[in-house]
Amino acid sequence: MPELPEVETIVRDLRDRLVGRVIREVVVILPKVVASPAPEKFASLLAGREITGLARRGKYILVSLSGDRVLVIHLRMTGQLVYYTRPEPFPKHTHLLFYLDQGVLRFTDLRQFGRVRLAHKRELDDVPGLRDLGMEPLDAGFTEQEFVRRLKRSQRMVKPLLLDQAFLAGLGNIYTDEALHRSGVHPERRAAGLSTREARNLCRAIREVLSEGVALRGTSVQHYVDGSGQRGRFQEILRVYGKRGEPCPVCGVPVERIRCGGRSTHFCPSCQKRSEK
DNA sequence: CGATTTGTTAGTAG
DNA sequence: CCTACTAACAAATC
Repeated sequence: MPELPEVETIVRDLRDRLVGRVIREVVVILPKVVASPAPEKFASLLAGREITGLARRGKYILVSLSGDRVLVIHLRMTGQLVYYTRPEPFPKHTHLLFYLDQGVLRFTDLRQFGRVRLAHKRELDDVPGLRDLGMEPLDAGFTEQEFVRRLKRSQRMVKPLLLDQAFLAGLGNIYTDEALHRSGVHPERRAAGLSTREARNLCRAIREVLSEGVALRGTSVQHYVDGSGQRGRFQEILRVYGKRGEPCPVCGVPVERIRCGGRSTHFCPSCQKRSEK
């Protein structure tokens, strides 16, 4: 489940290996993972282009190419993007192969939810999903003030709000549960009902878990691997995600799991009260 | 063998 | 049109 730290790790890994490489040939094995243009056109438009840069926006991977084109990749739940220096036999669920002048970039996705699209650089802001993304929590321009202001404007429950990519870009189920626990906020609290102090704590906790996530190269609970196929280490310091029944590392009370906004949600009933402390 | 898992979007209700 | 919420998608794993 690649969230911001996982995507950031992949982008940094691949940047070192891919910038300056030239795409020789693209093989589309599962056409539906190519959102646009049509798979044949997608492949022919890519051949011969040089990779000039890699960037992240929310959970999107942006691969800049010569000729002002950009490859927009979203891994969704189980997508993987891994670079190999030599053409190894590719595993199950491999849907795209980018043969480069040196090495191969392989896109695999067990659940087939991930999507890849080739766009013009200037029409990037019109790409659905990318267009409506909210603030980048790790950007310098992201201020506590603005976060608190926007939080208090919403009547929604805080957890579904944090998962809304139009509100804040990059959080998923794991880091949201961890940030709420660290800031002592119950996931079902109404965003507007948080005190300023709680909202500020939440803001700091979000930045904290995301930075630590990046530092530990992501969370490998199930499928996530980085740009060279290695697992991350943030799962070693998870406090509540996937810990139902285990003692909260802060107070020892068993972690509970509920359904919130249709998502499984882990929290400590003692550290995260339903009403303001 | 049915329940569970998740990111996003399309759809509904108000 | 805006806000809040939910179903649907896919496929392996338990």
